[in-house]
Amino acid sequence: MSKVSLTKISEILGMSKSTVSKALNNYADVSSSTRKKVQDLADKLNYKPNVFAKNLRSQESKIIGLLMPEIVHYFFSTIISGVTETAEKYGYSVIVAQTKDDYKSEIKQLELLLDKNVDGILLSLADNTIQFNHVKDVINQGVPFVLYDRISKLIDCNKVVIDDVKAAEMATQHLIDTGCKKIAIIRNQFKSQGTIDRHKGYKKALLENGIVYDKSIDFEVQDFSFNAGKIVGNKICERHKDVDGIFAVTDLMAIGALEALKEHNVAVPNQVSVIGFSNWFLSQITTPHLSTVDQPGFEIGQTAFKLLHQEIQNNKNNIKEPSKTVVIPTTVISRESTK
Amino acid sequence: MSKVSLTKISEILGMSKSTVSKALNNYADVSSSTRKKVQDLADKLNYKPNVFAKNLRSQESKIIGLLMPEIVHYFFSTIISGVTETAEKYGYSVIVAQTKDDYKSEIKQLELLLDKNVDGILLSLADNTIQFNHVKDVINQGVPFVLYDRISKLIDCNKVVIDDVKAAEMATQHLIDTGCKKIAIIRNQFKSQGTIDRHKGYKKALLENGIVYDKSIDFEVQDFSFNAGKIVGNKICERHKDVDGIFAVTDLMAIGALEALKEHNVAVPNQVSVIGFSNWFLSQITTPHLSTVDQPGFEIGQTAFKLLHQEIQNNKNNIKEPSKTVVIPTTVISRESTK
DNA sequence: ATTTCAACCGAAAACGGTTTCGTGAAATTT
DNA sequence: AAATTTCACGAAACCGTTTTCGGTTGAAAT
Repeated sequence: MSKVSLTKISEILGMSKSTVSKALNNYADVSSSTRKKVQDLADKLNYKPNVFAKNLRSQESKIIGLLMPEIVHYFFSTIISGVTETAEKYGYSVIVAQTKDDYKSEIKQLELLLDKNVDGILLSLADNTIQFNHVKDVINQGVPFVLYDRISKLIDCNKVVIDDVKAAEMATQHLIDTGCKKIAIIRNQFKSQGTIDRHKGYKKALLENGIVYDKSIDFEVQDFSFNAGKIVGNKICERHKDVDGIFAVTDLMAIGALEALKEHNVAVPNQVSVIGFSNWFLSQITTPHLSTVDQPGFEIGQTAFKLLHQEIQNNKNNIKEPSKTVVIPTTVISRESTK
Repeated sequence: MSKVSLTKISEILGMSKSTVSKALNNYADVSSSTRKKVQDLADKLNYKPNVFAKNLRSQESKIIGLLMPEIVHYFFSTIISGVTETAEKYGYSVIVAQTKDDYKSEIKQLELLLDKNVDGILLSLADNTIQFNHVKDVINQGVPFVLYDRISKLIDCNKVVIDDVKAAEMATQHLIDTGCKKIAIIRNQFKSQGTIDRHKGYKKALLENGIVYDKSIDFEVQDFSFNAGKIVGNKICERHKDVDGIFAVTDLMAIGALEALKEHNVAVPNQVSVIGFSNWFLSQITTPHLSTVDQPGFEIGQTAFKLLHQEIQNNKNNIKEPSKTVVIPTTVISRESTK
């Protein structure tokens, strides 16, 4: 059961391990006859090169780290899927970890990934991360690094994002196009760039259509939860009967609002239209099915890995490229909650 | 920017690298004065031992592989969360990969994990895996290995499961307790052990309550999808009006059925009660909220890692323990879809 | 018969640690 | 004072590869 090593093969065949190594790695300076002998024996003994030794020699692990705020989350799990599938094609494996949306944990998880000597790191920032020395340190160490989705403009590195402003604008425009005149927004506090930009897009669409922004129906909640959306939904039913459209910056809050509307017997979309954001799986199976903005996690993950891989290659070849930001397009998905 | 190595420190301090290594690893045979000198310099230079070298020496990576049918899946993402969080406490990282429920892919992914020399593997079998030589090979190679959730009795190794028979029995019993007399089941084909056992539990509960099993309302579908559940729901509404309870072996199918009932204006739970299985996140936010059986993914992942870790320790100490199967308890969660 | 030049192979260093074992000096025991 | 033990350290092997740099052949060219 003991592993067969290069040295063992060389001893059996009575040649040096250099030759054996070269034979297996298709070097030119080994005769075809010895090459065959080596390869035959290697096959017979089911030889697998020891990856620890290779790693030590090459100083690379062919493993990358993928760090995210929350694993149990539809969008982020699609990210995992996109990253792992793409990484596999390039011969990389992916270590996954979560920060639980906590700044301190983010620091710790980055540290752990560095300790494993990963070849690169993909990060989506925790919600309460407002200082970035920990990630700047990583970047300055020369570790290939890409931010995705929850990024910061204060960090200079490659990034993959969606255009939140435009996406939110399209969502709001969709409500307007379907006849809404009084559109409420349900959003988080202005901490993450995503929320800020989606709010911007909302206001932009209103402005472009000559609808005045009404602060009293701009609802700020403490978290992205179902309940938060439901509470706002209730408020709208009770105190803002003129509202005929709701844009929630996450599907979950939209569904919470949907629930509140249902409980108040408000018809969707006839009396009030609702649109969410992200196209979570569950938006397909609510009643009514939720209109939303598709936020393509798989593609974001895929692109993030490709960017990281490019950076890894550049690093090897001592090429310095300026940072770039790739914007993944989003589309409005019109379902039953808007007409 | 060049990494500081043990050798470099030893050169600076004018001592051998053995001494430096021992000083840092708290060996007894090094004086406290030199220990301090070494540690101070190591701190100052921000020395981090090269993990590749350590791996090579120790022949372990402190990384495990976590393989599952599908990453974008509520239950399995909770597994990832449970495994990574627990692994971290023990100093391990987790490589995540998916088989897409495909036998061939399962073989390939196992191979990839072995190529990375992971210290152990957690696997949940693909749906169409009916031959197990590929996993037996892994086990015979001495790689610590634990099956979770989708297991097979034909493989001798540590396992973490729920008691599907009992859980399904409890779900069915819950329907009976709430007044159902004619209970349909929506299930997959008899391929996975999970489906087989849940069906057993269903029949067991019927038997124990003196309800005759009716084959005409035992609905076999091709996949676990929302649509499959909806199609069956439609059939029930159209051709089996006497049915007053539905047990679906997954939440998704239950929600599909719910949708069909709604479209036929059948009141839930007054006319028909519905219970699902797994307690996916979305079961909390359907209308009506879905009763279901909690399948605690986090705990399953946590336990699976602990079992694997035990096996890794045993391996190191040349201890052989007989395989054991840990059963994680499940509970019925009663919500609005049953009364 | 000597030089030239491929073609082929091997010695050895390198990657960066850990660990065994030996050794000299100092401290302790007879 | 001699024998023994303890203490502190270093040399070197080891983990299993890759890769550079010569060196040895034999054949072809001079």
